[in-house]
Amino acid sequence: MSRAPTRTPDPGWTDPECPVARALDLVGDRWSLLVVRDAMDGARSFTEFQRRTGIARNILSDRLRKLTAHGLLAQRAAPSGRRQEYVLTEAGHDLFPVVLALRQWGERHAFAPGEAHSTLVDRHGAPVPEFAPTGSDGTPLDAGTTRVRKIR
Amino acid sequence: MSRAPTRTPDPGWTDPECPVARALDLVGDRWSLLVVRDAMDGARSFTEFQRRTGIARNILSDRLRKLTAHGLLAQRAAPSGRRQEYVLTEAGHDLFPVVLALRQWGERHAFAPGEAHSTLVDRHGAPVPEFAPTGSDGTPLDAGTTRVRKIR
DNA sequence: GCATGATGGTTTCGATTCGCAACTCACTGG
DNA sequence: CCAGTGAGTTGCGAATCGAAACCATCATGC
Repeated sequence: MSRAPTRTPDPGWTDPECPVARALDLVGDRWSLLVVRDAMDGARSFTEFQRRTGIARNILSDRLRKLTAHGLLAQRAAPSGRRQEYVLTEAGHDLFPVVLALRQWGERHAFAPGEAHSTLVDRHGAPVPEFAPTGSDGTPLDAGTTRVRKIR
Repeated sequence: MSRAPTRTPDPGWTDPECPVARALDLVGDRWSLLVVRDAMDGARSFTEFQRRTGIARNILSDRLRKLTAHGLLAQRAAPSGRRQEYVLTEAGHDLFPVVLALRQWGERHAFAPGEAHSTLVDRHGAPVPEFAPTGSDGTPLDAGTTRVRKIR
């Protein structure tokens, strides 16, 4: 069975022409991005996801099923054993910028000054630098310097 | 009063030491980020948010209250008139990278090839370039080249 | 000065979703 | 053969959501 790309996965998007809204229809709940976060950090099995997130088992079951159905996770046989495991697809892996942006926003705005939190480091242990959008000329972009162009 | 430096929005975070989880506790639902998106695109009034998102009025009322309580939106008197309006605070404004990352992910993975969608352009009308994280040495970063360092 | 219509919500209430706990099923090590 | 673990499913009460109705405050038309 060929994996058809995306053939209207749901009967109706919240806002069909906005990519932000479509993305949120797929991962815009309390748990999906935490599952993706843990998958990026090495979680593979149902129990491991459950242990890391603390999510209720029936909800985890539902989220794993939905993320799989939407093509963010794939189920495959574990290499060293007969059990199944969940791995990120390319689309799931590609959520890295979203998770990183959320992480850095959280570090800046959801912790009291000096309050301890986990951080993201590169393979040498150095902190990941600030992740900020820039225009083609290198100037920083924000909501004031951009606008949404609606479809024609 | 007793407004301590810590906001303490809820009795307990989902995962207190993870900035991703704290960020999702604040904006990780289907609607909050769409409200922020529209605020970034110029929405100011209750009715305007309602018209753009299509959210139920009671839920919008709740989200505006929570976003305000968490310091992402502020209410102030409209300049031309005596009605109130909602504007992004610095923390809300600072969600721009999150919304942009979601937008670009949505464009790549939630639309069929060739399917029309709105896009983000700069003040000259040029499309915003790809927003991808890089390490301090300029190499691209992803989940494979980074890891979470837990707090000591 | 009173009907009419926005604006900015709140209330009501049925439907949906959540989350805890208990249960099942498959397999596995002793 | 039995205990234990992984991977879910089921049942059920509690919390949340959403559509529609309702309410209060202004502003305008007349």
